[in-house]
Amino acid sequence: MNPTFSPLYQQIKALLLKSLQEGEWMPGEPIPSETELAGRYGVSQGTVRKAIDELAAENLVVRKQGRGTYVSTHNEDKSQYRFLRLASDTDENARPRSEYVDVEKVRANSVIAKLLDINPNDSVFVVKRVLSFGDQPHIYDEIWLPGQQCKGLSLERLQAWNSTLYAFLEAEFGMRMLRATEKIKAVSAGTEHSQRLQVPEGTPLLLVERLSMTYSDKPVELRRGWYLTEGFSYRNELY
Amino acid sequence: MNPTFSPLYQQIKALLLKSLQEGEWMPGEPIPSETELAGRYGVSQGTVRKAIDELAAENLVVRKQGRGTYVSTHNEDKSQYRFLRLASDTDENARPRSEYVDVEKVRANSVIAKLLDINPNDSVFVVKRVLSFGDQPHIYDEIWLPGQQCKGLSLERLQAWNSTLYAFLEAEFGMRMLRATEKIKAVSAGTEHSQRLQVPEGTPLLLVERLSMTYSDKPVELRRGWYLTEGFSYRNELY
DNA sequence: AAGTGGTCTAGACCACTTT
DNA sequence: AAGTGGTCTAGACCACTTC
Repeated sequence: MNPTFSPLYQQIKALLLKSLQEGEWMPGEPIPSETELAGRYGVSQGTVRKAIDELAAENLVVRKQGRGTYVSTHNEDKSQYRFLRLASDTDENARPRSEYVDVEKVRANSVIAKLLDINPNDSVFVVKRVLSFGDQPHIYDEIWLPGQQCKGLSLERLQAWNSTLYAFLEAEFGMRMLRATEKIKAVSAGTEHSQRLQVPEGTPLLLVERLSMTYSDKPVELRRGWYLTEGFSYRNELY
Repeated sequence: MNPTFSPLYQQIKALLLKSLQEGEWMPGEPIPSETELAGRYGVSQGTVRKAIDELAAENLVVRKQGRGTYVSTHNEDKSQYRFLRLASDTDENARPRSEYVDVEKVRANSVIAKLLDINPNDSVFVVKRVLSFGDQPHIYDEIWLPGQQCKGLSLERLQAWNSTLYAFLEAEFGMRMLRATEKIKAVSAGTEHSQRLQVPEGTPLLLVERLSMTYSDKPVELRRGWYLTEGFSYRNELY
């Protein structure tokens, strides 16, 4: 059979992705109704539906019965900490408070550059922050962001922001984190991390390396987080 | 609206789940075709399809175009290490070798009993084993299994088995692990774990507590795994 | 050739939200 | 009342596997 064969609904999905990527519909906004899209693309409503089903399964859009289908955003209560897997062993719903410590603009070293798929020596921002539950710091994050896409990022702007970092990046720079991969290791707290998390040196910590991607799986954020797991744990679901 | 309302396809899904649970179709076997099921339940083929779609999304069944829909099994290459998230940083596809160390029948303490949803003092098997990649042990597991469901489990039988533990439990005792939750912490290797994993005491390890569930989210296995993450990492995907 | 799942359509009706 | 997504149907045809 034709080697370039692709089901109609996959082609529609690709067209929808293109429109999303190009910003035809912005995060938080509704996309056109299924019937309208069916008309636009000259296919049946059911085919559009199947395309949107997949986008919804990937969390790129959110369906709301009776209202419409909306472009996902990190700027909503429900998706506020969508990627945060550390939770209290006693209070599942506890939410952390963020304290930004430092923002620097530096040249990417070869490791960072390779992971972010940019050129070595390209400028990158390094953001350092601490997430606390109650009074206890539990996460120290170092976050690398491509300089190109975050012009004008500063400590002051982050400190003035009162929602999540991803909401900030989405609102200020149009960066949309759609999915991420994490690699987790166990490490001992060194001098710096023990201070950041206010624990003794040698305390076992999770080291969580996250690479976040936007459309077409393009990496746009690298993050290393040191997690203190006393009374807390990293949650995962297996299917 | 009727508070007990449930879409037809959800009702069909529930009926299919019931048949799966009751063993009408066994792991590895095909379930009846969509048209046959549609006839049996007196609904359209499309409605059966949507029910099966959900079962497939939850990995309870596997669709094979042109062949049929099969009950999932842990006894197949593709799903062999379905729940194992530790992977080498250099060779993603490396598979571990399992060495069973000990099998004991004991009384469940209150913690274990509560997690497994059984009565304290009910008998449980404790299985201890080491998973190695190459010559290096990387995982030491302690596994609790309800005694009721594993009558006749022994070290010898496990050592004689040459596939995964879940495949064994499925084949020998009809235990089907459908999904699991994991809670991960960072810990320091104590005397026992340092010996099991052949690393110095104090080496940072991941402690992975897994609770595996069968139909109706009934817990059937509790597992604590100590993971050595030198050259390896626990992988996760966020959406 | 026959049987399976996979795609696509068109139309009907339901449930929910907004006006 | 009108518009949206959600369900259900019936029928056609396609792609893949087995016989």
